[in-house]
Amino acid sequence: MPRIKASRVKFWLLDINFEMRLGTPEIWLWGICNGERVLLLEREFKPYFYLVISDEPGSVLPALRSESLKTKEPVEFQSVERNFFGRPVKAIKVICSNPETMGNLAQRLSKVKGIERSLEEDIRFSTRYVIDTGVTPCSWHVANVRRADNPPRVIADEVYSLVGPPEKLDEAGFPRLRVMSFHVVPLGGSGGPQPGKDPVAVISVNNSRKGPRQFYMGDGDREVLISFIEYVKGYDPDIIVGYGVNQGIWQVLMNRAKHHGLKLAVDRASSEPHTSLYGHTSITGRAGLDLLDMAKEIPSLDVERLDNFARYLGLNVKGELMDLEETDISDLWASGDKQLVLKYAAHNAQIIAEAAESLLVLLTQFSDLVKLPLDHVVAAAVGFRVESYLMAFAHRAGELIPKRISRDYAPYAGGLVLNPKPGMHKDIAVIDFRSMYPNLMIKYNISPDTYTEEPAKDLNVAPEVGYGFRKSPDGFYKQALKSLVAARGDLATKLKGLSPRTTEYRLFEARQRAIKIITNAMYGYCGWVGARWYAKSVAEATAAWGRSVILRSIELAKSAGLEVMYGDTDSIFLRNDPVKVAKVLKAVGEEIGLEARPEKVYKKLMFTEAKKRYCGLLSTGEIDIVGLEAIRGDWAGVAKKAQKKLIEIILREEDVEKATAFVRQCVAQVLKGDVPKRDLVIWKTLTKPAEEYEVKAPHVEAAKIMKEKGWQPNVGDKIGYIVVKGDGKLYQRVRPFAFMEGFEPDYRYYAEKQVVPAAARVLSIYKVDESALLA
DNA sequence: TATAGGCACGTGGAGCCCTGTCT
DNA sequence: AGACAGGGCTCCACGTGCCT
Repeated sequence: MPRIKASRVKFWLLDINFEMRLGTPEIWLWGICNGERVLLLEREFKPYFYLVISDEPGSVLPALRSESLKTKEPVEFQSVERNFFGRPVKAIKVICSNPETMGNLAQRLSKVKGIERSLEEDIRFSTRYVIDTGVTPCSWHVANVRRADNPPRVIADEVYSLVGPPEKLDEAGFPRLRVMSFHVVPLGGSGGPQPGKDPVAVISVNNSRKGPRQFYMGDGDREVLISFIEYVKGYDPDIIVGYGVNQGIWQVLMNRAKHHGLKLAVDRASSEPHTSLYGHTSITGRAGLDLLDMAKEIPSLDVERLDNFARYLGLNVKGELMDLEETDISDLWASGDKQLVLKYAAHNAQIIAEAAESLLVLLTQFSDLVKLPLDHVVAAAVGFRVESYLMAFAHRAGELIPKRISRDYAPYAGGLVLNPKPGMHKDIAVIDFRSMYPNLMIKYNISPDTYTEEPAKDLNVAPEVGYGFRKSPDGFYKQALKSLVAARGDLATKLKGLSPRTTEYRLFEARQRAIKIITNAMYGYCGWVGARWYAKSVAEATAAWGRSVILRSIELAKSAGLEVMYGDTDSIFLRNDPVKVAKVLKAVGEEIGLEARPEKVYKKLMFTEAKKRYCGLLSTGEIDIVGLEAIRGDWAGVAKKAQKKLIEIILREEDVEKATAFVRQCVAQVLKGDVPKRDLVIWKTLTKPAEEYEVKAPHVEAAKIMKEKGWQPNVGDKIGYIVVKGDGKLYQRVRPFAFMEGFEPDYRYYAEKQVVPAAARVLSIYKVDESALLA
């Protein structure tokens, strides 16, 4: 018998996974402890699920026991009391031994007479562990451990066995992490990357300590892969970060490795990267991140190219390198300009490393808040982050977690939008309700578990729709929202006492941002048919209360003597009479009980006939453009730039003639063809596979051409195309912008269908129409 | 492995009417 | 005179990206 020596360690949790090992499900906690990389093993934790019973436990247990005997698995039953959607229920907690067969067991046992339903068998085992123990990714813990007896073969400085669950510490910050970025240049011959068919020309890596390295092809790519694998082993990064790597690059590397009889052993458990939740590639023991997932969340990015993303983050981007198109890279390599390709790849890897650096604080705070491992929190969409938060919250509140089920889409009425008063206005104030929906949900206790169809006293009854919600006790959503709001309030207090330059300030600031995002997503989450806690009545009632709030605010503004020029969901636009506006704000606060704030003031504001489209000159001197073509990603640069400049002239100089002349000059220039090619590119997202479209559309046809050329446009990719001269419908006259050889842009189209309509949208309020601009 | 609904607007395509031409 | 092809027009569905 080995001597058992217990000790106490403090560690920061990087990754968590589960393995069946030696016949037992084992939770693996990958931690960082005094600069060492450690693995902590938990073998005592057992998977379980619930059976909600309609009878007394005694009457169902014998049948459950005899049914469970048919399986070889040892099963333990515990009678427990829980809540389900706020209603107290009796349940049997079924503790089993194998997470992989638990689903089948749950299905069998749920058929036993007296069982209403099974619950929580669909919670992943590692998630179960996080929920039950409070152990939290990207957070510090202390644990009692001893050296593991039969440690698995892994890359770690130490492997421990846990003695009891770790205890989470209330401590901010994170250890010094080893971050490695990489960029891969796969060769595609004449076409694009057929995953793994063609060799990998270059792999560039970068890290904060060792600096850049490059591995590139000589005769073949075998050495490239071997060097890459060796490099990863040598540096042993905690985080491996790429850009767009979940969309095929990992697959390319795997296929190339297989081709050469190699194992792409880049994780800490000498296995290979594998596809995991949320369509991301998981690397055991490390956090494998794809920053494209983050870029896709940023609405102001028209096209989620790395260079755009990097510029958004304020990084120093070398334009001459980043302007290279992916489609040209393999040609460049083939044609001999290898130095340029190497520089390009190196710069990409460097930019990715810098981007990771600047995002890491926010990402760790998100991970800590919603209790998803770092790699999952990056890959998961907003709805799943909210849900993860709620699942952990539910456990603490004794609420059973509903199953994920598929439901039919069920639309409901949302926010109220007023017709704007078209024309130019001076001195307009916008007041809006901060976080209106979450605050309404708190105020009226709107929650799936407080909703009742029975007539009762003490109900909040929603306007228009008439749904009733119990005033007490606090509903599940209200509890969750209040706890988020309170946490954010605490952080605000802490932030006041800190200098913005400190590490702590950056951490707390990121954390409050994460909390704000989750708080504001809660309403959308509850109306999402895929949500575990979906409740249409909740979403519908919240929106209805929102409409009544805005309508009442308009009345209050009118009775204060202020005309309402426009309004959208939670905002109203008024003449900026400070005394009267203050009066409105006060009345709104007192009568409605929600905080409204003056959001911004326009010196000049121009509405078109349309809702959600206007532009103005702010009191700060900035131009604000809302909804118009100039800020839309699916209009050509020529049109966007012309409209932007035109708006500047109108707002700053109020010179309609000058503006008109400017547009005419733009039109003439376009017709002459005196415009850079990139300003002719129109970008549109491919939202489904090209074959599934019901109508012929330009960007879909462009995607098909790319496919013919060997490139694989993915669903979600932005397709850039140029309209070219020729006959027929528009969709017959488009080319992907990278494949323009032999085609000439249709400048007439750009003048008539892009620049002129965009300009006329603004100028039409001055009675300048399209024909006047084309003349 | 989709947070919500409201809205504008370009494009394609179906359907209708009109008109000119052929039988 | 009637049949019919084809052009022009209207209207609507589809599709996308924006706003809050």
